[in-house]
Amino acid sequence: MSPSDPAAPTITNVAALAGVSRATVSRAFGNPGVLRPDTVARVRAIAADLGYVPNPTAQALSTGRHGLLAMIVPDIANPFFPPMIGAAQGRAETAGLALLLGNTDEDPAREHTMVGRLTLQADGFVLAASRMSQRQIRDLAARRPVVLVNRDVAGISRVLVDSADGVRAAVEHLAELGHTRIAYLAGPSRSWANGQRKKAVKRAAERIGVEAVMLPGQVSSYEAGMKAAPTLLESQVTAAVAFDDVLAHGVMAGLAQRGVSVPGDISLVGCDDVLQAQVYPPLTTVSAHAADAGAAAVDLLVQRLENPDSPDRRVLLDTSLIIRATTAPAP
Amino acid sequence: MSPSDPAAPTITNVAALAGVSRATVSRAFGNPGVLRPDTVARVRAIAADLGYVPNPTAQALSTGRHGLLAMIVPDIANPFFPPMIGAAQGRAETAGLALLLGNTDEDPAREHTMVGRLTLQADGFVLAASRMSQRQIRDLAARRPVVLVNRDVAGISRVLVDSADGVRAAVEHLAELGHTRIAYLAGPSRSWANGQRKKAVKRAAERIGVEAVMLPGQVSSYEAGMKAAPTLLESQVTAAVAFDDVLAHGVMAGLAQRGVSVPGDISLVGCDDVLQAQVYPPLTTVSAHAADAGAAAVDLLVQRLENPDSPDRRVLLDTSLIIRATTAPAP
DNA sequence: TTGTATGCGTTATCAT
DNA sequence: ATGATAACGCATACAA
Repeated sequence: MSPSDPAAPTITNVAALAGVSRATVSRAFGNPGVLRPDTVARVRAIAADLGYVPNPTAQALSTGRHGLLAMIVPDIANPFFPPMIGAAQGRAETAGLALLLGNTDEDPAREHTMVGRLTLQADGFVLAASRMSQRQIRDLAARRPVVLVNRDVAGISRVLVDSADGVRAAVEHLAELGHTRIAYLAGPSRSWANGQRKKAVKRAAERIGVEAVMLPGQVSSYEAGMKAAPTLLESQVTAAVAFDDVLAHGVMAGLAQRGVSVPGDISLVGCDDVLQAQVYPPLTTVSAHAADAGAAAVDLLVQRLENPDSPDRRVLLDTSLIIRATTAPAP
Repeated sequence: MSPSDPAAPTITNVAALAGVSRATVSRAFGNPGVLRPDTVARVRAIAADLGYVPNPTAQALSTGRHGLLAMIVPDIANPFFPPMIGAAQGRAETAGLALLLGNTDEDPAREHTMVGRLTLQADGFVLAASRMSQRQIRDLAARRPVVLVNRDVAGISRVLVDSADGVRAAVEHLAELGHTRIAYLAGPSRSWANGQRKKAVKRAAERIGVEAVMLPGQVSSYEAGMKAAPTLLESQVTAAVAFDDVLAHGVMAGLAQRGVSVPGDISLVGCDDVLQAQVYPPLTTVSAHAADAGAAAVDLLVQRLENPDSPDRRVLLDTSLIIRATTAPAP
């Protein structure tokens, strides 16, 4: 049975040594206000040199609060997520919470299973770019506080990296450079960001009066980008906006292989700014704020945990175009 | 008090509906062998349509097993770690375990605190590139199973990405290209990998009869690499091995800013192979196997969890040189 | 201000 | 093969 932990002191040990009841020890930590200051001090002192730490599991069983947040991402290998995860973990830590991390490989079923597996242990969920159905998300939200990142479901708190502005600016930028036929290279079809970016390209193109051609896509990876290069060439465009930097980067490589120069022959814009200026040529891209998004999501969640009937919020993080070296006048 | 979870069915509900005792329900899940097959079936059926799931917290309190693994990394933003984390989470999931993730920002104190915070909730720890003292690590290992990644402490299970071979090959490769004075650009001083690589460069240089100059370093980042470029130039070498790809990449940028050509003027070798061929020019580097390391670490941990007195193991993952485009004959 | 008693959901020991 | 029952460590009504 019982503790895998060799001799972890419990509330009972402390109580005995301090000559008080277990309830008093409990209060010395959880509700010191009701105790006489000197009892609090004495109990804590004894607890300290005994090395006593309240057992979170027992607390959880009693209070229903586990001190655990779960964060689910579709692909931790995508450089968009690590900064977000890091920031989220940091904020959680500040709030005294630990972070459970789940990676779904873009698989909605796996995500659903994982969420089920964790519902009884996590106090709340951050679902990043969730691929689950609205229904599944709502079901979860009925049982635990949920904050979405880059997924827009009414009635549920969410933080959205709003790339509309940035993408529009990108299209305008390309138009000003004389491009009249611009492609959008899609990412994962279930991705909210993909939908938003696609639409933004389409709209901006319409408004400005340039032609937009939508190229299909499934995953975001360097390899996928390389493979997309021929398709892009066939589409006869002189410029393209890619779903994200990783994809854009792959495309650049694929184009280079075929002797096509960027930005000489084709201009390219990425999204998310995860590569900074770290590739050559430095990629023109639409900024994101992945870390901010992660932090904001956890803050929202913590707030909701502290005040269960605080209303759901929809926070938008805006973006802008960062012009570097992969865009140039149309040939 | 009690469950934050609205109406989660418990073992008691199932027992009542099935007309059996709670003990029987428990056994239907945890020890079905001792029950009559038809009772197992009946109980499970009822549990299923009630939506009953055993409460892990209660299980943990009773058995001491939480179903949680903790993984601590120094810097999740470093591309070396995400694949490792992803693999670790995957293996854990397969074993029915969830993963707690901690990011320490290379801060030993923060790591220690975090570990303390989690000892009572996690069944075991994977400490990746731990910055804690041997003593602290041993203390933890006395309370919970621990597996180290890229940290070599006797008596504690560890998986080491052994870059000695790869680095030696790199130095030989450079020597063959005619380089006679080679720099090693250090990374974090507390990093085991850094120590190993430094030593490997030194030894290989000695053996081959070329000169090795050790350049100081603290952190591994693109920016740090850029800043290291002048130092590298002053050192009068024609080739360098950098602590990792991120650093090497920064150096390339810094060199480029100063009009120094890679590999024309200076040859450069990275470590870890996290950039694949994704930068220009593609980086010659020493392979690592971050994902394998993460998977192996979790496997070791799981094994140890299942058989508490299995001996500690020291698994070595070997590396090799991947020649791409940043190395060339000495000018 | 502090103590007593009970419950949280499960596993495990001991009966039957 | 199954049932009673006592832990597991803590929080909280209720008493005092």
